[in-house]
Amino acid sequence: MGTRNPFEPSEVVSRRGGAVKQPLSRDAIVAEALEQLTRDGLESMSLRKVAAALETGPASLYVYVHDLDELEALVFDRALTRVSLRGAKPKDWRERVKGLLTSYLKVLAASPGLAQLAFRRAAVGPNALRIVDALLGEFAGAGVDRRTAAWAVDLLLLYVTAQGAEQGQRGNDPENDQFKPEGAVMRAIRGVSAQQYPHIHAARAELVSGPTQRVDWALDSILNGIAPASRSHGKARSPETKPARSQGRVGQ
Amino acid sequence: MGTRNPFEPSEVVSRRGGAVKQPLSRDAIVAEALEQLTRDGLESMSLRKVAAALETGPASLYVYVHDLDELEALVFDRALTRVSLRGAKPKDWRERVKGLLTSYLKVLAASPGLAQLAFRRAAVGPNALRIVDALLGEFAGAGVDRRTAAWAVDLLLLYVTAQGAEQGQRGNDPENDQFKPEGAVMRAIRGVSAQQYPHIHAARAELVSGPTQRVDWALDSILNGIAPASRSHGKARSPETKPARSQGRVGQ
DNA sequence: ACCTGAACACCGTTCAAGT
DNA sequence: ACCTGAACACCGTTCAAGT
Repeated sequence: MGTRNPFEPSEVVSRRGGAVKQPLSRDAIVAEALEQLTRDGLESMSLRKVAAALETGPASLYVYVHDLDELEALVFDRALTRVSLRGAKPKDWRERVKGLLTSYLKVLAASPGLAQLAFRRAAVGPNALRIVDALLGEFAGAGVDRRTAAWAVDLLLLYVTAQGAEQGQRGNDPENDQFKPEGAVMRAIRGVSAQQYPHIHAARAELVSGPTQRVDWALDSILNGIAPASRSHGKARSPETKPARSQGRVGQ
Repeated sequence: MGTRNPFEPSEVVSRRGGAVKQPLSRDAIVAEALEQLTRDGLESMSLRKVAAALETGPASLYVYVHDLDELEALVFDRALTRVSLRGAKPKDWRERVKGLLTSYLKVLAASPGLAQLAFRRAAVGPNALRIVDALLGEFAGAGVDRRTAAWAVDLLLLYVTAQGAEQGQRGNDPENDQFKPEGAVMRAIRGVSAQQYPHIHAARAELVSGPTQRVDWALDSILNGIAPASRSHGKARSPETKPARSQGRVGQ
């Protein structure tokens, strides 16, 4: 076996003309798997259930998909189709970056466990690449040097994906309405003793407050740390004195 | 397996050398599970193997551990024991924060799949809380306001955990500073077409370079964006809710 | 040559029977 | 009352038999 690109479109689509039922295909398999993931969570997605839903035996899927790993990668990338790369385009490039990342986060949070796939086997499909490319383009357009841009995109995507993994934990079950995603964390933090963890105790309210604002704040902070101040054309900001750089290493 | 001779001494030499069999306990179970995780990865850790290693049936573990979920949470927190909370203490609080986070990252990267446990069920054990408390303490000592500190700790931990999840994948050698040549990510990025993904193509070298420097840069950037280094020693400015430059909402 | 039912080697969890 | 072997309901993957 040489190196195989799982994202290469497969030519195998239909067998036999008449379609009484959906013909088995890679696309149908991935679509069904994503639907199961979105509906019931990562743990409820399985090759066997996909096969059953498509009315075949589990062995049949291996013609179209090499592995569960490969299926997961394909599912992840297919979900990224929902990320809007070209939505409203604000003037400020920072806002465009934030808009893209926010859309990405929304997609991750919508399907419980989806973000975890990003941390399993390397899932770098065409849609992920499109997102990375778009982000790099924004930084390049803003005049950020290549290495800073590359590392910034890495940082931003890792943070948002992690946030998505935390937000996309199970909790979509109508039966389990009481066990909200943040439930356990919140309870643990609220119940912390002032003696053992004085700083957590003091900040317990802030630690569990507004996830949405928090992400917004985080993205602003990161962007601010990476490319401080700005000569974003259009709005001239009052010039701060040369923004404090961290010590040397940052480069260029 | 065969029948057990009741007259045979129940002490058994462990596979790893001279140790005597420990009586079944929650601690022994968690220790064995963590050992399996560290040795063979997340997927190779199982309740049944833990039971086998401890020479019981799988049902016996349920006396000490409610669930696989609970075991995973316990394993994660036990691993955090290895994070050095009191090591060398640099003068600069930023360096102390970075030191702590770097130690955390090293622990995550050492056990493949360990970081993924952080994104499963909420794992907020005593050791995790100790780390959070220490970080909050550093920010408090630096004069950063409580909410900023709380959100900053959240941001930093999520980023580092995500990085740990990526580094703790199979095929990534923590000793090696470069991603392995045969790594899927690297192959995907290296092989990207200039027409489809121009910015990735242009930055392909930077995208796969030096993970260690990258983390260092990321932590500096985040800290810089959160609490810009003060020119005059002693006073750290804390940002407002939103850094000044963000204007307006992102359309969708 | 293609497809797939059945088999294989695992899982986590439960339960009734044995001590 | 405690413990646990065996059973149950699932997995992913392989393979030989059937078409």
